[in-house]
Amino acid sequence: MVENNELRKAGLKVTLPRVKILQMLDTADQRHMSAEDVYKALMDAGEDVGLATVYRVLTQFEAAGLVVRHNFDGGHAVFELADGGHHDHMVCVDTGEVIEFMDAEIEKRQKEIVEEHGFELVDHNLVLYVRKSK
Amino acid sequence: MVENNELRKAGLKVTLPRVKILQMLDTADQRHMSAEDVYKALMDAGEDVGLATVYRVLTQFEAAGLVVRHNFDGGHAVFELADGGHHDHMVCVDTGEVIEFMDAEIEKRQKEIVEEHGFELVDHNLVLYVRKSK
DNA sequence: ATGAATGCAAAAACTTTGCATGACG
DNA sequence: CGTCATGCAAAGTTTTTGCATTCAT
Repeated sequence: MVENNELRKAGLKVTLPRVKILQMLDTADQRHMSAEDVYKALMDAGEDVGLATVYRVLTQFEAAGLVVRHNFDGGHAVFELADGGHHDHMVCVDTGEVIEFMDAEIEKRQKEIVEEHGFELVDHNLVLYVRKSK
Repeated sequence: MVENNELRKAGLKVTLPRVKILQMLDTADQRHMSAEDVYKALMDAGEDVGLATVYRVLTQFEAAGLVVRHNFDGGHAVFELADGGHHDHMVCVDTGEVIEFMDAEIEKRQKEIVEEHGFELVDHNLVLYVRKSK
């Protein structure tokens, strides 16, 4: 069971809720899920996990680098599995569809700009809101 | 009084709360203020405006294009006067300091990437989280 | 066994809304 | 004057927290 090692490597005790949540993030159709999404999906799957636990576990996963939290527009955060590589997001304002992309040039410029200002880049957040061109 | 014309041009009735809030956004030290920030600043200035009104007015201002709403990290939205030109933000994770910047190359690449995917760019949100380099 | 994790319910933080009163044009 | 805006308090959302119980090692 791959999930258990992931958890152990992250220094987290292997508990049923944690395993279930990690599996859910891995196997769900949507790659970007809110805490509520995960909670409902677990309920639908017959798993009995508290919403508070979902929030707590997702926050721990984030701290451990297992998932990434995004604050797209609209009150709630969404989480996605940290499948290795970094990428940014395109969100279709009509359909809500989320597309991932990565552009070396943008990444490079960000670093340069920050350094020109006497800082170092810790993290960044880029979301392009788009619409299907007709 | 410049503010009154701004309001009228935006199709908003010129009321005391609206004028005061617009002035506050214009004259406050911080360029990026949350609803709560604006509310407190008004209270400190002896102006008696309800918090609900601040929220309502800021939302109207956003719809009218007078201000821009940002969802930086951490639960609350911040508003900034839409002083014409577009720009992105750098936020210092240690001090909370906000620096504005604009990079033509990044802007151009965004457009290109979106078009390569068959979309058109509606809006975007770029925040660089930085730390003073030592 | 023992310390950490969970579930529940309560609270916290932020924002919106209903409704009676008051202000703008 | 009629209508729209405001203030207050109540309700809504999303997320966090306290505490007794349960679970993993």
